Amino acid sequence: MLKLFNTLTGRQEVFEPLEPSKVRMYVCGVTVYDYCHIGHARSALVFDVLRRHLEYSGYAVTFVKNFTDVDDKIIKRANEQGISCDTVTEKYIQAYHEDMGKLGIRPATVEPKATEHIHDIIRLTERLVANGLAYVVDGDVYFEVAQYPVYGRLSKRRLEDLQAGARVDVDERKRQPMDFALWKASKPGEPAWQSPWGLGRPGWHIECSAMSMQHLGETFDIHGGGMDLIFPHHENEIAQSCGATGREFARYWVHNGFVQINQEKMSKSVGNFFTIREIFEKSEWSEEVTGEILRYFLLSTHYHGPLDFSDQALKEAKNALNGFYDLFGRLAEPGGVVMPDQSLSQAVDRCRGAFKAAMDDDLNTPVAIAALQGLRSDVNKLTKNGLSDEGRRQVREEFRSLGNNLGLFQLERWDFNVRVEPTPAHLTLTTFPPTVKIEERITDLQIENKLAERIDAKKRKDFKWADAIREELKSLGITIEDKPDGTSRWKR
RNA sequence: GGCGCCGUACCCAAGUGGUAAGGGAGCAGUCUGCAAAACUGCGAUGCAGCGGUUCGAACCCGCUCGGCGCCUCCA
Repeated sequence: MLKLFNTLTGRQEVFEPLEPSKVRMYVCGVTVYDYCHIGHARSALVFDVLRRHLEYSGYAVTFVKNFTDVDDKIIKRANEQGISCDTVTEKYIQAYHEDMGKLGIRPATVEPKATEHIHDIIRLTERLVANGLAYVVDGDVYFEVAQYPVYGRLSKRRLEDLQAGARVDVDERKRQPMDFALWKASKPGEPAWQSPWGLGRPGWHIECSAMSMQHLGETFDIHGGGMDLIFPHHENEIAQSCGATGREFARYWVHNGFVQINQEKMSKSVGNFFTIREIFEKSEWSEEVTGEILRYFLLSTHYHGPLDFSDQALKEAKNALNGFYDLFGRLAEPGGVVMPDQSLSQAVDRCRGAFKAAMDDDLNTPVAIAALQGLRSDVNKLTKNGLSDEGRRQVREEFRSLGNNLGLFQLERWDFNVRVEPTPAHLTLTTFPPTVKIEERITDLQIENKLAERIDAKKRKDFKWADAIREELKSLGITIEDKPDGTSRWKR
């Protein structure tokens, strides 16, 4: 039984979809005028995980996430670079898919673009005009907030309070400062579509109302986005949608907290933001590993709270993951013990129960991760007595299956721990005199050969030689672990 | 001015009335030729501070201090 914190009611509620075993959710995507930063990644990830958990819980999920591809910032960017808006939006939509793909974020069921829904937007705007909730001025159409009595329900703001502190530019043509544009008459050179009010383009808020209703129906289950969208964006969506249909819009409103740098919100004006691709480029780890580190980091805090981003935090995430992949490596080795692993299946059951309970508790990923750590610890203890091959396989499968809810633990052990640019490998092949230097990364075969040589040395009790080999490999980023049976394992 | 969030050990982080999960780092020990990994042990009589309610509070109430967000585009 999933409970979610609903911003609309200000408390946690049991989630019950409109239709049994079906969930329809809409999440505000991004405006495609620049590369995504780590904050966008968090939001995308939170809802990716929510979707995965719903699916794991047996729901068929229709997940819609939009691209805002008509907007002032896009026009500005296009003008600056002397290219078309389409060129700008196509570039950043592709970049979005690349970046989020690296983070293991699955594409939504439908990813509509505002420009593909102009017709729906116009129709919705017409309905609002017809209902007396919107008015037309010089080719612009505005939503009249004063005509919508429950405005402020989501953000818990009263109209008077808003006006008292309003910093909105006073537009003489608006009846009230808080009225917002549904349709804007376009200036020359701007993208424009024919409408009943002349040539123009949609306002920002109306597109999400139009697209969500088009793909999910007038009333649907979950609407998500970053906390900063609560006001005015989501407040306006509710006003537009309910105002047009007279029916309930989204039933559960879920908002994620910010990624911060030194306790401050990341923002372009402060200049304290990191793009996703920048993080991947700077990472010393391979793309897949970096993606997993980022996911682990982003999910190590509850989605509702703030999250401080730093190099150290990333390192800690890597360290924590090491423990898991070390275990997976050991699980992959043959066990040889044939006995019922009763305590093992008990540990697995315990973890599964705790994991599910944590995820059901408003997507409490830190506690869910703690459950996985608990299993890790249990299994480590049990492997001391030896586990059957079947038991090992089952445990690895369980980690993979539960981890899939978070997008973790899908890599093979050998893919983990791979560094992006290993220190230039000057491997000295001492077995074949004269000395041969190899300028590239050491291969698995070379490592295996070195390992064989070292085991040989150990058998001869030539520990000096054995240590020298270990040191040599270590300098190449290879760590050796000796097993009790005299053989060794290694990792990069 | 209005609305709201946060302050838990060296670090990260759960916990919203019943006596402080988990991880990382550190230290000590077991194992090991030595390491590494794993395991075991150690670490907040206390949850920003002060008062109050209660048999009982990190959790509820009040005040104070400190940090942040939104009210304009923003994940």
